[in-house]
Amino acid sequence: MKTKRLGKDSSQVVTLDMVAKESGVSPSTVSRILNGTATVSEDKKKSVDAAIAKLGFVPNPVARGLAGGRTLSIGVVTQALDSPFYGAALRGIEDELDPAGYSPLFVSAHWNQASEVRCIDMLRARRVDGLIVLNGRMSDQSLKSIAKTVPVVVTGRQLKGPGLFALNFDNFNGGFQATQHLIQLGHRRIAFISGDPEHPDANERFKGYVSALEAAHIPFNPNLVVPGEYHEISGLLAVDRLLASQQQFTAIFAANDQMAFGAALSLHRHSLRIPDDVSLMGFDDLANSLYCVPPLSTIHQPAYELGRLAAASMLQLLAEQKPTALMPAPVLIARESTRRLRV
Amino acid sequence: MKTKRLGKDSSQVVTLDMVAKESGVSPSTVSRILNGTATVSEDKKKSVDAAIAKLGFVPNPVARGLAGGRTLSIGVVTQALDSPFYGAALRGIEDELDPAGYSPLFVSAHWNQASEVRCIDMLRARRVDGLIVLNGRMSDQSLKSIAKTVPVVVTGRQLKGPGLFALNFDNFNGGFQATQHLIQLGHRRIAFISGDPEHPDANERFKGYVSALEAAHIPFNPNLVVPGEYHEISGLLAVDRLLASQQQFTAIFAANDQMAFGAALSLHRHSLRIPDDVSLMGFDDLANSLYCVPPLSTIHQPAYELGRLAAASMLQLLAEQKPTALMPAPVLIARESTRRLRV
DNA sequence: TTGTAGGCGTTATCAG
DNA sequence: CTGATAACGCCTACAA
Repeated sequence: MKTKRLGKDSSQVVTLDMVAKESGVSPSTVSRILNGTATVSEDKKKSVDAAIAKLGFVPNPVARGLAGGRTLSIGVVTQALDSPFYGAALRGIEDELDPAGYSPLFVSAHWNQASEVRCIDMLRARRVDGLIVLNGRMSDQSLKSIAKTVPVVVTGRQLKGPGLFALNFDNFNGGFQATQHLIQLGHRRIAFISGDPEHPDANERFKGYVSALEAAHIPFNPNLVVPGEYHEISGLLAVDRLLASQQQFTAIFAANDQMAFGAALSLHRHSLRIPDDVSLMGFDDLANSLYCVPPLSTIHQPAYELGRLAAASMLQLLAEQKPTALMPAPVLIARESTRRLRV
Repeated sequence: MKTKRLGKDSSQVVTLDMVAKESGVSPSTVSRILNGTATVSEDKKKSVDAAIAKLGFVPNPVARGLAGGRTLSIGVVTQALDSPFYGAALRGIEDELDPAGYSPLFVSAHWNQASEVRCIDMLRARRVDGLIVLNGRMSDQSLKSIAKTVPVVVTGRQLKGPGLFALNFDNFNGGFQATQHLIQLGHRRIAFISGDPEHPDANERFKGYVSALEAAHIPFNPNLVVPGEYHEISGLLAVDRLLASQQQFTAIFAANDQMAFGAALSLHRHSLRIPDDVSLMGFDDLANSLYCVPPLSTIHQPAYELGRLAAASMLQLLAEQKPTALMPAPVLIARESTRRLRV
């Protein structure tokens, strides 16, 4: 018996079988041509191509996924879709994946480990061919175990293993350079707004700060370190607190640009001018750091590049090649929020 | 013959069939329980639930998509993944879709009609259950035709039809309010940085500007209108040009916040203070407009809400209900970049 | 080189 | 209320 089961619409969905009929070959041959799985005689190939064009056939990825086990989709775990930093990375991933025929599946984990696990489960249930985890919270262990099933590219940590590749930015060096820049401008009382201690990169940046002070024989003053949480408001509050504490300082290094923005506003509210009264240094080089008033000096972190590299590495992993990508080194961007200390 | 075809890994993928065996019922019954397709006796349901829990079974969305025609995924066409404005909308979409079990599939069309068509084709090939198009460039006609096949929610235009729902923000009113605000502060020479004329909303904002001037009996001066393209740099360039033109003005209304940022930098470079020398008004209320120096007066456009409403409407469309969502009205946010004109 | 015949995991139809 | 059984559209091992 012939059970007719059309979709809700009677739109003409062209199937591989129809192409086969049209061109007078078997479905397998069509499939082989589509995937380059085997050599096919030139003339058959021609007629199949013609049929494909004529019918406007587009392979169904869903069916492909079921049959072949490849969905041509890559799961991307990000922490926040609308973060100014991750946004650029996502764009990089999309740009790199698209020409290869892969589609990214973005999900946000909201810096929450439990939610990250849920996201990954969901992505694996959807049978993604690979997983890119942007600055995840999971343990290295779980990541390694996941990599046994599906190729994984992670950022923000050092990690190696089969089917696993890590891309790490040198946050320590970035923190060092930022601090060194201020020191070279003559600053010695440099406040530091730390990032969320949950972020390993925040801690690295802090270490860079401490290390640069040491290298310049400037005693580390814990009272000049105020906690932040990577958001604008925390930067603002941090400076408020710093000012209230009566600690003397001539420069501030915020562990990321967003906090630097908040810091700038707090300084403004207290009638302190940047950079005349206080030099301000950020970290990340967000798109709009260029358009602050005054434009923010910062450490350039190549978010877009990071995305492209992560995706490219994933493609290599998928092709059973060893990824070789290397993160660009941190680059100091001296703009107008920092200046030589007036004596 | 038994063709053994495991995936690349031998990971224990639990299938619906296995659940059926484990609980001693037919696969159909398991399916029915999973989908609530039909009433199932209480005891069978119990044992199936137990089996599901025991085996840790998770239905395979790919197979579901093939068999049932529903992929539980919604295609979302955005113009730029990393736009500060769209980012919030995407988050809203994700937040709304997630509890319903749907996953968004984000693609960027880069404000390009051809690329938008490609994106939509790709999404339909992937058999998304619905399509959300954020400020698309396609013709109303094509959109309507697509809506015959798959439910569509669009933003940024007025449009109705079967399986089609539109969500539109009152840009005209926003432009009117912004201008009116400046007028009420005593400004009469108000420059306008227009947006990309390709964006219909940009034109609406401009009309609002003109209309507010008219309402206040202020003659419209075309020399005070400078073209922009919605990006920071174009705002900066626009003010440069304005200043060079020697036109007198005491306030600037930029058609979006990003251009206002650029404008602010240009003013700063020309040693003009905001709001003491020039009042500056934006449009959108981006997340970081609050952290400009000084904080930017602007028109609040509820991007996150927009995303939620679009997704909620899609869910309604999917449930064969008529969406009823209404966009919130524009709200003026007076911060510190605008002030009363000194006489 | 090509065709045939399952099979991927689920849902839907139909007959009990 | 339940269970066979046939799709869904494609891929692939096997046979020719």
